[in-house]
Amino acid sequence: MRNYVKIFKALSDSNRLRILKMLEDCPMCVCEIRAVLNLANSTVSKHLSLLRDAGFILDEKNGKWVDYKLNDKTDEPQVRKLMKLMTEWLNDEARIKADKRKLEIVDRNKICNI
Amino acid sequence: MRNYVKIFKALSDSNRLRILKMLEDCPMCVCEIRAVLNLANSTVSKHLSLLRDAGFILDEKNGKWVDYKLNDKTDEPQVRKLMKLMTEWLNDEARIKADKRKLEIVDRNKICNI
DNA sequence: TTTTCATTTCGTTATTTTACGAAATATAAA
DNA sequence: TTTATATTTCGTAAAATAACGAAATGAAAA
Repeated sequence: MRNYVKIFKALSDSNRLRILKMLEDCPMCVCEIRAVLNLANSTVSKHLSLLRDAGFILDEKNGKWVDYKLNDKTDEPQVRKLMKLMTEWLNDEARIKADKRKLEIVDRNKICNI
Repeated sequence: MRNYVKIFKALSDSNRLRILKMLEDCPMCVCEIRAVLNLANSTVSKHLSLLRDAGFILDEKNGKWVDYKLNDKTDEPQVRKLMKLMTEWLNDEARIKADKRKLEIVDRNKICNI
């Protein structure tokens, strides 16, 4: 039961939904997400750890950066089902489309040194 | 986007999940739910209005009582998909099974006058 | 090694959520 | 109509959540 609540809580915040939808396109580091969402690094980091604890994403060290990506191969059936639904949902939302456009321009080498 | 957040928020509380799982078995009034969950009537009422505003349940006046029931025929695809998943989920949880057993004993004519 | 910089953790504040009891509302029963 | 009772609304208190900046951490570059 607690796990279900954790999973649904992870999805019940608009910034976390925006993060998940962006990660459908490509892995991202904290500062790239920060640049799109206009939040503090520490806030983004907190959102990411919530999504990771719920099972939706994985992190992977890549040199200076930590890349976050969707946990596509999770063996938690609830998370897998919900992730599949999420790929079909929110695609027509103006906010989500704008995020994905902005994401294409963001270059971690230019925006990270803040 | 706001609607998605509302829908997931509705599902991200253990008492509301317990209510939804009980309503899979039969419609219930506030005081029956109150008797199973051991919450104040006003608290149950608030949970129910959240679930209703998110689209998961409907209310129907029946004499003295207001019966709440699942909104099975909703035309909101997200709600319908999630409700379908919920019928498959949580069925083995001890808490949920205990609620359903307790629910069978509860008689609104005996417990409501509080 | 020292410096740089991406990320996380910590402490704090503001907001939201959950819970309660009391009062208000509405309907059935007397 | 009056009384009884099921439900909702209101006001409030406690707990959880989301946000920030500053400090700590850790790995790459100099």
